[in-house]
Amino acid sequence: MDRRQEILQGATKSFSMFGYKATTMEQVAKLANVGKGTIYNFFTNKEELLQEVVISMIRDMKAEAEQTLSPNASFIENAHNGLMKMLQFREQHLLFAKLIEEEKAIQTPAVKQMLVKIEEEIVTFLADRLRIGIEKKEVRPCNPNLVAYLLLKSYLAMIVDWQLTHEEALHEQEILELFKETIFRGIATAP
Amino acid sequence: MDRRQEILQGATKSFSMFGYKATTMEQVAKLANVGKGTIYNFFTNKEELLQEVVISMIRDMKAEAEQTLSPNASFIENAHNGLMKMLQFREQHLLFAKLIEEEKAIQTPAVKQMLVKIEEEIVTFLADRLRIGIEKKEVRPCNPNLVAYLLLKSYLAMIVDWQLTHEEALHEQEILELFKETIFRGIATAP
DNA sequence: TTGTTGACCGATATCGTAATTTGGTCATTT
DNA sequence: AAATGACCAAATTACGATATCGGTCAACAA
Repeated sequence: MDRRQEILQGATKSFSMFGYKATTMEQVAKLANVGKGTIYNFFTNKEELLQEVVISMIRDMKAEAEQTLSPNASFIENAHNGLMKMLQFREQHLLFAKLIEEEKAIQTPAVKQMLVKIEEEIVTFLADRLRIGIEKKEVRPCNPNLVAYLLLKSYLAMIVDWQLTHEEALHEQEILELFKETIFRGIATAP
Repeated sequence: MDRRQEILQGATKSFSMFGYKATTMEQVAKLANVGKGTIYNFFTNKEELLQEVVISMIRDMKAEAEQTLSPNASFIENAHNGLMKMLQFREQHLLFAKLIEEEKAIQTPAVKQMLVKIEEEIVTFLADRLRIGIEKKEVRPCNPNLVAYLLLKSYLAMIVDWQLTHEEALHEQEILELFKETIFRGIATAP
């Protein structure tokens, strides 16, 4: 069995459940069924371990998103499906959500750095898709980076922030509908 | 002279300068030139005193926003101007800024509650404007509360969050353009 | 009688310190 | 050559003594 992979899985689990600060290296070692020292054969320290976990999560997310995108489908359809996919795998974002929560409560530099990295990666991904859409004349000309940023922040607002001030979370359908009726319609070329 | 008003003014000054937690009732009493006991003849406790101060601030904010609204201007222009005014209030109004700062550093329940209330007020204000727009057929039928929430969060993202990860702030023109090209076009009825 | 006040009280916050935990190392084991 | 857990310094927490603060109320003033 791949020890490095075991450690990454254990770390992901612990970071998702307890956050960065409350995760101890011993905890990770236990979850990965290895000795604590073994972790340091693969990762230089706790901070780098978080980095690797985050990089791995980003890779998964991108693969997942990429899978739902079809070159034939229209931009709106792809946007719809991509968003839907992201919404359906909300629990997978547990790590992301936990890091955001931790960043709000206590400012951990390592965590803040990771959140910035995740944000950059997602914005870049979205901006690339937007550029393709613009080339295909499916999306109106616009500043792809700005719009990508707007999309990400809006998405997070509805998924994360909403729950903080409202009793129950929004349903997938509601969020999807909202985006279709606002941003998606706004940036799509008229049919 | 109106003792209640004196107390409110002293409280506003102290909350603005030191925040909620670091404000002592004795401090307020001194600033208002009354004995500490007198405060409790008008306000049941410190928390309610903050509430009253915030309510008074919200009234000012609404008045200011209302002032920028023109019956002649389009919905989009009014929405943008009104929202901008409210958000600029954050920096202009010392109390507002201080509460946000305090909430970020230490989670004081009373402060969090007040910030939620302010958010609610803004969303309600926007939702009302949206309903009027829908009646006037300037805005497509939609869920006004959801769209209002989306608008507020989006504006906050571009004005506040953007600066945290980017060198320089966005210009007001850029923000206006972005929203015109996205959400506003999405919710506006076709011309 | 009505409104004001500051000394007073219990609860909470602050601070210094002892005790514990944790990230990271490394001699020993496998 | 890789894995491990006892070990250490550094950081965190637990805790108790001390100080501060929100809120009360008997005394006082108008």
